[in-house]
Amino acid sequence: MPFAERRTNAEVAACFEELAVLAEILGANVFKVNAFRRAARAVEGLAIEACTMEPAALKEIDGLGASTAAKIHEFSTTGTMSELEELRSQVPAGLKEVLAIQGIGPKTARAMWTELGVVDLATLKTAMDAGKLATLPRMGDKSIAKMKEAIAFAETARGRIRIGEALPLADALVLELGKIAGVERIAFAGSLRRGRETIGDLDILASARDPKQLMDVFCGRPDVARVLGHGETKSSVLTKSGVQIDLRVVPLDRFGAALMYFTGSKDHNIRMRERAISQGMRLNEYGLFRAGADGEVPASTAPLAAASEEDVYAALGLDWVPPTAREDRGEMERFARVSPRTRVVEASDIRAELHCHTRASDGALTIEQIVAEAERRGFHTIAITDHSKSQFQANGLDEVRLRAHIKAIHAAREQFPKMQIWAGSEVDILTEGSLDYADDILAELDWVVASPHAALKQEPRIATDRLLKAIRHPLVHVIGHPTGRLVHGRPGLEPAMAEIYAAAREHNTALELNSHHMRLDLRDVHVRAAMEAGCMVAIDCDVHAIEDFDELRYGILTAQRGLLPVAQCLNALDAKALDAWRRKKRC
DNA sequence: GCCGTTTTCGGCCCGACTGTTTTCAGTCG
Repeated sequence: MPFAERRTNAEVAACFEELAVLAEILGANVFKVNAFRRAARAVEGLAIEACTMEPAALKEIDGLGASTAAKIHEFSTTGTMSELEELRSQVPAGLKEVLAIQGIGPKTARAMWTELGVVDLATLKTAMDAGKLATLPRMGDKSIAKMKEAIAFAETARGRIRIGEALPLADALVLELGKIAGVERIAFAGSLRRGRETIGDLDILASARDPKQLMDVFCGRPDVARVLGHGETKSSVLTKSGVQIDLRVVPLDRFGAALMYFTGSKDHNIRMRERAISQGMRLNEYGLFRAGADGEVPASTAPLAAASEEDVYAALGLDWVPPTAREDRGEMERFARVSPRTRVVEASDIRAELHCHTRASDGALTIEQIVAEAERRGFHTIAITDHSKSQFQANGLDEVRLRAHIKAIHAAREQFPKMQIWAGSEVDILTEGSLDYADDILAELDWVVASPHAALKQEPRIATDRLLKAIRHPLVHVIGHPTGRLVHGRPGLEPAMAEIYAAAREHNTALELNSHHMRLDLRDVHVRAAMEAGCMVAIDCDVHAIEDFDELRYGILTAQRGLLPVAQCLNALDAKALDAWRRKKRC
């Protein structure tokens, strides 16, 4: 299969997403469009590379059928999908950016294209300026004015922001608004609550005795640049830093149902509503209701459950599903009362930091400062892993300095008798897979993290072989940030991940989930797949400064999105078990 | 296009809001 090696699940998902958009513009059946979108998400969350699977196996996956399986097979063998090529030839490429404008849906985009010759944003503006838009049905002055605003917004908007920026913002806002008199409950929802690595806008949900006052304060905050909407139960603002924030107010006794609804994901909500229907109930943002004989809920019916999420899930026969798992990736089965489940890792389980840098290379802290902070946080183990010699820009250590550093690290043990302190290295995986130190000096180290830093645009096959060589190296404990990607920064390596998991499992080499919000590498779908493959995962903060320990929350959210059981998290082992794992690895 | 303890054909989640209209289409989350 000549193309299979270089076709990732992300690429296949992008094809289905594009198929959905193009089919939508061409006026295809909405259920067909949704089926393409669902196929995109099914592939995205897959444990192994879809392009390495046979059509018969693909068909068995929830969300894929005979048609989509055949398309994936075609893509893996020819590098394209004929139906996609066909639709691309029918629809102007620029229409996709028109459809992306808030308020313009498929019907409007299609009418603009066929009636007015609009093919992209530029021709849309021309048609607008020429006053042609008003000739379309249901297109009045207000609609056109709104559209102009939306285009202006799209041209200045920042797009999605990283979770490391969104979460502190949301925390501060919830704290601030929660202090307003009469606010009974307040929380953030949306994709931020689900722990996604990037966030489109912030959703805040509140209950208040005086909703109007809360809304007035919210819309009048000093960092608000523009109020997009201001009502009794819903307001939206755009901050000066370009982030959209929505605030909704609901009755306190319906808070749980509303929180569930506004947390999503959309697909999770759909699954839950289908489940409700199949059990003779109906679910919406106001609660779970008993349906009448006709399947409808009579007006003024009291909800069966609404106050808390736990109540709603329980009434549907489910355990509470953590927000990080609400992506319609089999969570309904996993959290069904009938099946036992393995507990997913939490922040309080983490008792070791296995990747950090001191002043010896590019960190800001001394050995003692790092160990003291780890001890203060209740950790039992810390591995000091400064850079190796090739990282000269990061002041990487040559063999002479490393040997001195090992002595200094071991000397620190006297000061911290309760801590397990390991002398380690974050050793570079060189471009062809060998390591930046010879085996004799690696053997002197207690702990070896091997990471790719350079040549991150390698061909997938070369990158795969590079990482496999490091995974098989008997002195390596962990592969650090395996792909080297940066969120919204660079794509990094795109190795055949299925081979990586299999080798990591076979050689008992752990894969790192680097918690830094700029990295999150492994990413959520990788964690899920690594978990299913039986790999051990190390959740590390790549500490360079004290505050980096706090990046752990992003690593934990990502691990939870990957449903990583506590038993497969290296940092959750107790001190003895972790040391035993470390030693066994070298046997 | 997917799917099935009511179905292999005929369904497919739900409500709010808006602007355009006099009853609702389109869009969004």
